[in-house]
Amino acid sequence: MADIRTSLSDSLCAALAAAGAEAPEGFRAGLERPARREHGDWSSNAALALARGAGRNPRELAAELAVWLEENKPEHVAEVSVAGPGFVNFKLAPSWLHRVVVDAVAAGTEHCGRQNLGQGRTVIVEFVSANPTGPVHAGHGRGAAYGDAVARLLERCGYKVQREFYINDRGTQMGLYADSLAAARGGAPAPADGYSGRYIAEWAAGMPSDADARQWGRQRALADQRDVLESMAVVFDTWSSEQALVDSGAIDDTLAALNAAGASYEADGALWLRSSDYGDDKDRVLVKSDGEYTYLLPDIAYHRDKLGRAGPGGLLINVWGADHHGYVARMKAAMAALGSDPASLEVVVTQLVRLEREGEEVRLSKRTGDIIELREVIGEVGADAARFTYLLQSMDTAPTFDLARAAARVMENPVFYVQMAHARVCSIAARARADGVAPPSVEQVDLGVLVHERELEIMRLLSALGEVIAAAAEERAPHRVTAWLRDFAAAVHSFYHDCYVMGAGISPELTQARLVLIDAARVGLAVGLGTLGVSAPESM
RNA sequence: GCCCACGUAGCUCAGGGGAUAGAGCACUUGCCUCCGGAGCAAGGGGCCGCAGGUUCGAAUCCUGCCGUGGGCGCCA
Repeated sequence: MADIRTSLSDSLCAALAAAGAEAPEGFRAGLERPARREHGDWSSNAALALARGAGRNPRELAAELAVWLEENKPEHVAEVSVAGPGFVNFKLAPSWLHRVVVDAVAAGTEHCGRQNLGQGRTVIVEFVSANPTGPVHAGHGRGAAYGDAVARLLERCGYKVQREFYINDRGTQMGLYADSLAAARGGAPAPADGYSGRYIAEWAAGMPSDADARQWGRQRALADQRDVLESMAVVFDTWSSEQALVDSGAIDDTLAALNAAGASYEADGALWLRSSDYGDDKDRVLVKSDGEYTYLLPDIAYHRDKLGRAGPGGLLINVWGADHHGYVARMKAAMAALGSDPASLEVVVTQLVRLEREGEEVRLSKRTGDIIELREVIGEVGADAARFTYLLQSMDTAPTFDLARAAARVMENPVFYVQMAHARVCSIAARARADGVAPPSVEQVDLGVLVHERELEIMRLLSALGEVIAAAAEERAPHRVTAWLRDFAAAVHSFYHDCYVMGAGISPELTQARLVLIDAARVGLAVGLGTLGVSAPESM
């Protein structure tokens, strides 16, 4: 459908021109949905923003715009008014909302809410990337839910997305892990600074005596991680190995490229990156004085490789935990030194999640050994609830994940509340089929009978879904969808309570129209849940 | 000490230049004898951490301070 925003914005510009208050170059009339219903469906601050430059009184300018717009009404506009200090408010006709319903049903879950922001641009979203030295824990769960939701949102917005997992299968930690496994296998205590979690003994017991602890342990950990992640519907397209990069010679190529760019130098027997020339606090070591690579160098090679795979115009999005934030500047510096566009690498830093059970905080620290594995979280609350709960808040907050609350199958639990709304509309539709009520054809139904406030509210919220998805994708903020879903589900439950689709006192015409409405609601709920990777059950 | 994020209702959090600041939980009060399933509605409750600044307009942007979490290795 013709975007209502575009239509209103075009009309506003025309009105401004007619009022002799031509908008300056690059001006975009602010169009927003007012917080209060009495301010209409859409509102513009154009008069407020432009009055000063035009030497006009904002309220008078707004009045002039309103008069012109009343005489030259854009499609679906019922009324234009002036309010407050000089807002121009648009009240839309129900035809606009009916359009929303028809479009949602026609698009279905496959296409509803789709945007074309990406225009086929390639994005590689890298997330989780846990070390292959143990199971993924509850903290990784947030990164997993978030990274996958961002990927899903970008897909719905027209990007070509690859989900990627980077395997740090080289270096000190791997050595300690292998030694720990070998020690446990032989019944010896863990080496100093080694791994001593319960899983070490468990895994070591299954390790063949002739196995290479490093290789075997790597496979064991990866298989475990992959299983758990897949149990929450997170599936990666690419698993990139650090060791493979080293073996391929990509590290030496990268080193040569950095040298050629004059971005490295030798000091104290080590090789350094001039990262401070590119915005970092200080220079960083690439090759240690003992000849070993630091973690940084292979990671630079890895990002260089990823950029190549993303191709011209491609975008890299990394999801990192807050404990890696200090690492962002040096990686960007390295990419800048290699001459890449700074905008092609984006790092989202997610704050750490606090886990709570029965009001008792559970530490996620690996060192203390009392980590909560992601497997346990999923086992306790289920994959859907885990994902939804992880995505309840902005990644900038360090939220508390209450296991008991997430696991509860009650309406107070937001996941359950939203899924229940979906199951409810499905069950009404099923009931209609069982009663022999013919499924309505969208074209033939008169939606004009949908005038109940509950019905209007569902339609208004549904009309915002596309904007919500676009904003969530652009801001890498899936929690916007979560928030919308909670509002939308509330509207559906209210409708369910106040408006019967079938039964005594409901005319056949109203039944038909409401069946179409709940089908649109079903699509909206399924699409919202789908972008979060949460299932939309037809019954619960 | 330096860097990043956060500080909004009793609690968990949305909102991130616009009009009278929102939701859920908890609390109070109505409704829900029957339908499609685990409800719906109303109400109380806020110096939006503090102090300055920018702006026609600041919870929102800037500066400083206070508080919380995280980070500041030739670890990964």
